[in-house]
Amino acid sequence: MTEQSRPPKLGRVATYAGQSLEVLRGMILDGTLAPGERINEVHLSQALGISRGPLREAIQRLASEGLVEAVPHRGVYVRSFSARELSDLYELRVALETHAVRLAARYAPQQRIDELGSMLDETESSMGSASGAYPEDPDFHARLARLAANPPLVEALTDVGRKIRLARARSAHQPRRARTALDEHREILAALVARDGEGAAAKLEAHLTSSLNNALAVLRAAEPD
Amino acid sequence: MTEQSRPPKLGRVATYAGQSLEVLRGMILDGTLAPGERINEVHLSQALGISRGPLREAIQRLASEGLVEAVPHRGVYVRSFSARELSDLYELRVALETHAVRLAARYAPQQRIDELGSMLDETESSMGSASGAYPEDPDFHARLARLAANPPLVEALTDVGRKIRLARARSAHQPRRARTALDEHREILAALVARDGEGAAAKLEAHLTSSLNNALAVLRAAEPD
DNA sequence: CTACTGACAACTGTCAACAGTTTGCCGTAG
DNA sequence: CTACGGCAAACTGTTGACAGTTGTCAGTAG
Repeated sequence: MTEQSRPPKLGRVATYAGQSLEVLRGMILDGTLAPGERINEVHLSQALGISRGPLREAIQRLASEGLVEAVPHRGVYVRSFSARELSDLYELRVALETHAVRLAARYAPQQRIDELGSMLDETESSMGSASGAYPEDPDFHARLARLAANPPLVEALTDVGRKIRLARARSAHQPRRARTALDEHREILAALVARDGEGAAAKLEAHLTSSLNNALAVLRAAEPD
Repeated sequence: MTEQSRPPKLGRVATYAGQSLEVLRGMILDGTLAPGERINEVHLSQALGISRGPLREAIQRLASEGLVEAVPHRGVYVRSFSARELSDLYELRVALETHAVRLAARYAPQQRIDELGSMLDETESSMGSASGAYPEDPDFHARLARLAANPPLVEALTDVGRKIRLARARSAHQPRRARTALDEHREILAALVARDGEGAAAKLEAHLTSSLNNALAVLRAAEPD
């Protein structure tokens, strides 16, 4: 692990297990650890510069999050998702996120909604310069969820969001899709500003459905199976 | 602990960490470990007859499930929920479960629905004899969820269900409520048999809302704050 | 009597070593 | 050439000990 000579006081987690969890999650979500790949505890612990104890604790949490699959006495594997499972995950996400947006339309303070709008502006302006490889900005969906002011709901959504991100790890997001996604985000936000929960939910569902179809297309193109 | 010489039928855990997880979850959900209580690793590991390693792994998973809260260098505590949090959890559960029942109304095979009905009959007959202390039979809701044929959705619902069960650990379920709950279950099922997804969802939401109100009433009676 | 300081006790975080299981390899028999 | 059996390497599961932190409490100064 990065050996920083920083004084041991700084706010965040001061524990190897906690740091390993975040590092590992990052490695899985950015593809450093590929789906289906087996995780060797000894190698990985050495690579991280820690012992197996904290590493195993981090792995347990990843298993609980559904990002890895632990088979007793046999090893842990980075989870890989089928097309069907990806569809199921999107189905779940639609249910959660449409509910969130309905709540947001009813209860979210105006200011928070406006912030979302200015965030979209920033996204658009930075999109022209930073070419390619632009993630479908999960920030929008995360912030949207938070407007529902229901922590368990937000948590459930981040969980399913991570799995989806892993499930479509292979399909690099095309910038073309990012453009249309931005437009769709704008529509959702417009309905939200008008406090039209049903309308926002409908737009959101359409947005997610097209996102799923895009992912499925890319996925089938990669693996014609 | 239990040593079964069964062939590896995708079966049970043969590891202390896995067993501890289930034991601990049980102890938390049945109140042996009370909400807010601190968990001492040394004492607990000795009580379970294992060392701290596997116990800590189990605790990590419980933390990920939201049943305990781990504060670095300070200890882990059994999670306790406020009335607001309980409401949030129910809100989430409504969103998930109504979605599940809509899916079930559309796709579930007739046979599976009928099985649910006969299960309700069994519940009713066993209700007369087994007096008192009857749980609000989470089986019905769990099976209902499974009809949606969406594993991630089922998983999310069991997660929420566990938290709710912990949140209302104090409020012992009265048999009076169990009776009306059974009737409401029957109504939901009737709508499901008629393939009326919207109707079933409405009945379900009403059912859950009354369940929440009951829980809140008991909770406030116990702790008038 | 109150506020501060210093040390002690208890507990969590981490490590290195041990033990049991799985897996792959190699030789042998059919 | 294939199937089988057993041995060995590799790896996971578990343990006990060590290190660092937190919280407490007596003792003292104000």
